[in-house]
Amino acid sequence: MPLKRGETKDTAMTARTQEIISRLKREYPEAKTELNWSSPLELLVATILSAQCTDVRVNRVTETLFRKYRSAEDYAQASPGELEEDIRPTGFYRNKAKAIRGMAQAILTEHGGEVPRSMEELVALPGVGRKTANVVLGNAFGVDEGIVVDTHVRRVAQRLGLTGHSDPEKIERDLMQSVPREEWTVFSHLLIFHGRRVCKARRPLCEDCVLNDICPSSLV
DNA sequence: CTCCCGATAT
DNA sequence: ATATCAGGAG
Repeated sequence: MPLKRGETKDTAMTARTQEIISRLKREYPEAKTELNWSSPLELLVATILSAQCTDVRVNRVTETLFRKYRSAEDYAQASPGELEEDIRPTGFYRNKAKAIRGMAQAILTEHGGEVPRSMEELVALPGVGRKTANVVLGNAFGVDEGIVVDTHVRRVAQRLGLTGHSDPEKIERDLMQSVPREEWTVFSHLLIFHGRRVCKARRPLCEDCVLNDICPSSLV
């Protein structure tokens, strides 16, 4: 996409990103989180469980988990071994169980049992980084505080040339500069949907990609 | 940087 | 057999 007269490189970048967003919205009008949840606490737990694990398997585990654990107090008081068994199929189950218990205890002692609504408070919770905090802020609280950079967003953003970095925080800063703030949350969902269905890690389906004519990595 | 870790797709 | 999956902590 050539620069127009008087157009800065920065606004050109935004225009290209807008074209990407426009096409992906047409392709995935239903794009949203595929984790099942019905409260901020449930989304927080599901997102912690989703590390290196498919959403389908997380949902399989939480279907029963959320019936058994209904409050931060339930997780905080859970026996460590029992909670580990309850989440085992999601992998990393010892780390995740410890994170969930520690997170729940911190929510009880420091936030009155309610999931906090700020980035600073969320990332201070055990097992919660920027990615998980952005998921909760964007989806449970409707706040566009940042952009979720997971394995799909990283891969798709790199292939599209939207960032030259591999560090998630640097990628997030690049994306926040070119994506309008009110689109931050939906942008993450669009890249994640596209990453799962077309721009896959192993064998990307470039011939079926609606962005292949504006993608520097296209194989078509 | 390494470690954590089970389940599924290729 | 091996890569990959809504990462985070040490």
